[in-house]
Amino acid sequence: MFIRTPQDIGALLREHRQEAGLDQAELARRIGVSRQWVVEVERGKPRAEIGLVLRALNALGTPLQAGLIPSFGGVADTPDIDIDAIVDAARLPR
Amino acid sequence: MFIRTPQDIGALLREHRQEAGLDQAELARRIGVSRQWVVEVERGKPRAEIGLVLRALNALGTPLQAGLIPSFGGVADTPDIDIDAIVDAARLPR
DNA sequence: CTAGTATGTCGACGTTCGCTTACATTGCCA
DNA sequence: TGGCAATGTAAGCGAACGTCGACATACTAG
Repeated sequence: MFIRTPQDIGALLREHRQEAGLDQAELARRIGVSRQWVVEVERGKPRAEIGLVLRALNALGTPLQAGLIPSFGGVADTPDIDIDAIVDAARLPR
Repeated sequence: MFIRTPQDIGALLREHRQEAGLDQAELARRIGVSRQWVVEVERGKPRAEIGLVLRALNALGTPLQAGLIPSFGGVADTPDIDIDAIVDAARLPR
């Protein structure tokens, strides 16, 4: 699974949380954040703090690996992203 | 490379930026953030927005992969973290 | 019907973000 | 020697963060 957007983070978090048999309150307690934070991040909040997100992932035993994975035949380069479009989409209302 | 802390993010970002032959200003322009932001994130700012970080990684063609890697026999779980201590350390002075 | 659990939402609050602008430092090169 | 690019730092500002506490909804027992 590749992580490219805050929505990916949210889905990943929720998925692993449920696999671990935890509810949002319990996960929040273990991470050291409020339950609200878990709710919002799972819904894909784009402005959550990276530090807290990393803590959440670690707490769930979900390591994040960066860089190309060798056993991954294809070229994994992101060819031509339209940054501006992404920016606008991420920036606007919500 | 595994990403567990904001410092890891910073190191990764800087490494890939330099490999791409970009200076901070140019990367910032491509991501759509200020040069200041790049400076701080590369230094490991723990409270950077996850959305911007993801955009930066994507802009550098550095995919982020989640999940256990099979060839990783051991449990990657962080056994018994003292969350409160971590919170305090991360929260306080800076 | 009542009680309990899990999830999502709201308003208020103090803190911090990321931005702009400006200045300092370092290294390179003409 | 001076100019120039790249990097790091600082102050000030509006906007958003994450927290607390309370409330609402849906679902599941009992």
